[in-house]
Amino acid sequence: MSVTLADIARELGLSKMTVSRAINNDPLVNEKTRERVLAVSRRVNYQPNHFARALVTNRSFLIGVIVPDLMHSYFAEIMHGISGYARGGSNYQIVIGNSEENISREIDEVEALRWRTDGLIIAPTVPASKADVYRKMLERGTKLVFIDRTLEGVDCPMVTTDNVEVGRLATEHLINLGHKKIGHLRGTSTSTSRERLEGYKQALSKNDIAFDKKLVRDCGLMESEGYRAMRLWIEDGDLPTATFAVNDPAAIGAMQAMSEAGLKVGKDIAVVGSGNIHYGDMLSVPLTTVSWSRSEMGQAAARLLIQSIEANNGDAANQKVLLSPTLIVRESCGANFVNP
Amino acid sequence: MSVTLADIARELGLSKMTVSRAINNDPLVNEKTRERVLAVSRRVNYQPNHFARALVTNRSFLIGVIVPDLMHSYFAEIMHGISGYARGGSNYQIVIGNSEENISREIDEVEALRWRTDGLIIAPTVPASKADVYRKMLERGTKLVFIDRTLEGVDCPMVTTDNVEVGRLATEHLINLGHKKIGHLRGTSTSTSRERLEGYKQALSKNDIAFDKKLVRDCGLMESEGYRAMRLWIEDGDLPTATFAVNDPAAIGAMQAMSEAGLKVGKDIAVVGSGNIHYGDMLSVPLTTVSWSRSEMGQAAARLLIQSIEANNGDAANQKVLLSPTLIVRESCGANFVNP
DNA sequence: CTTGAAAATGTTACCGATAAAAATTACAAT
DNA sequence: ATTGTAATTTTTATCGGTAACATTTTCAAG
Repeated sequence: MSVTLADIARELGLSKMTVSRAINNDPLVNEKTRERVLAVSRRVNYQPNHFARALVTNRSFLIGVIVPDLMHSYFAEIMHGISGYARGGSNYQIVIGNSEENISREIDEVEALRWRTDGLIIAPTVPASKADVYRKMLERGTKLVFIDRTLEGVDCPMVTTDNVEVGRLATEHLINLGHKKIGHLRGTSTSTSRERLEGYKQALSKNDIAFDKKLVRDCGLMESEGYRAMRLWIEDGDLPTATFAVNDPAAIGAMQAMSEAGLKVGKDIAVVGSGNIHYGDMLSVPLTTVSWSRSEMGQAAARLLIQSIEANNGDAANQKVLLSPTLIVRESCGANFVNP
Repeated sequence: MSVTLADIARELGLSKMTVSRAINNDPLVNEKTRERVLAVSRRVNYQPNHFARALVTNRSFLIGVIVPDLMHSYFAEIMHGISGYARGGSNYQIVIGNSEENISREIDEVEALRWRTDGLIIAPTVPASKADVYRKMLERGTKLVFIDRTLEGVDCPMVTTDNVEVGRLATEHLINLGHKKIGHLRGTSTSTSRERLEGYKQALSKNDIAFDKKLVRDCGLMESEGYRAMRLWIEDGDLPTATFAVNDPAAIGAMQAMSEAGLKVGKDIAVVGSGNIHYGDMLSVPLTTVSWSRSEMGQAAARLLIQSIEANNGDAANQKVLLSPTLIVRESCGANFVNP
């Protein structure tokens, strides 16, 4: 079929081993020999067999990435950061898994990918009750990096943003605009959702606004859920004057429901999201949001994972990278100016 | 490290081979034996070593997908279709490659992935002059499926839409709205770009409008390029009353340039794109576009590739799947109604 | 010339599975 | 009991690399 080390060895009257060394830049081979080997290797377009190599070295140069929603530009941008870093220098390829915000799907994907990759980058959808799945994997030596979200009880490298701060920034901005009755569309059980809610509460209390649990409504992380949640709220009545949605898709879904009901976004109800979704600035009402660097997030995650894979010394410290979020004011919050 | 066939064999006093057969549902093993093997296998959580298996069978159950732009929702939706099909039934995982509309990047990715996958799904960015790269691969047995775009001179399974029709639908719609001076923002050398231009020309000629090459301006397939192209056009003056942009990102970039220059999209200049980008309906001026099913595209591509991989009879016919496009009228074209 | 250490190359074994061929067992028919 | 065939299992070889150890070559120093 295709050319193997043995073919090259035969042609040059060398042993497979010497050829292998020459190709892997092992200093133990004579410079002249290496050149002869490389010359032939190029001529016949030798391609090492990754499977054979992986079998003996137990290294595949594949990284698994498991995200909940490929269609959300947020994760696409993270993927882009990861694959950019993984390609540069170290030569890893990316295998993707899609959990679709579904717990058992996530675990299936993880189980499928951990055996054929050198390590996984995961944005965990699972609740803390499933933490031991990951804890056991770490004990058995699987390399993991969490991204976007954390998981209580699992100690591994991770890259996140300060989500309490995200909630605070969004809510305080609304407070500063004069709102008193501020709602929140709550996400799922992910750490991001919980922390953003926490930030929302902190901002209220810091500004002497009583927390009213009727103003926090269950939503989810997807656009369709934001739509449904706001539609329900409109039917129920007793609307707030402003809303902080757990993320941009939820915010956009909510805005859609408002428009359909004849409510003016930014005027009747102010809306702030988070994540800085692609095209958020070009929507019919440009979306005010909280932003942090997705590409940096992806790059950092790839860096931490590759570090951890290539660490020959036991395991390095479980580094945590925390990115700081900033507010991006557009029009959905009712502030009538556009960001430069 | 982890459990192997040999471990199970030893425990049961069987040979590796029998255990292997039991696990692979080979009818050659005794039913009772199989059950004993499976019981142990489950108890010790046996996971076959994919590398070893791939080495001997030459099958990895990995599919490579190479797209030009992961951040474009169009390709994200295609990916979703592919991975949905690949997971269901047959159990393939997806390795992604990103060409970024860059010719040598694409070839690098293809070279890197072909050896570690069972086949590739590619949206080719390369021009016809590079066709022999793919032709040679096919000759050597690499399984390929083209998606979204074709490549002249390469005969392999493919899934595309009728892009001449796309250009015709968009342009005729503008003609029907009364426009005579219709511009086109031309893409790159991809088949999609060429065919859409061809459709544009056909629509003009069918309606007795002379083709004016000054109305076709070089653009590209990315948002930034649409922006730049339209900005330049505005500077140069002699604007058309309507424009068909090669795809939605280009259209959106162009609309941005128009807004910045104080031109009203849909009023001063009508705009039609193609591809039906996510959130195209929620933009400040909802985008009129031509649409076809991305998920079907992805699913069909995965189906064709897996068929071709698993075909034991030589190679089946090189099936071509053609999806038909439909016009989606929103507001950027100046027609003052929104699609149901 | 030896000698000995360093440099270069070679040998053997193995990673964990499967293919192909060989061997054993089971069992019905004579 | 004997035979023959089908059913089941084992043996051996192999996929294409690399690790670990063994051997040969080179060449300066005595």
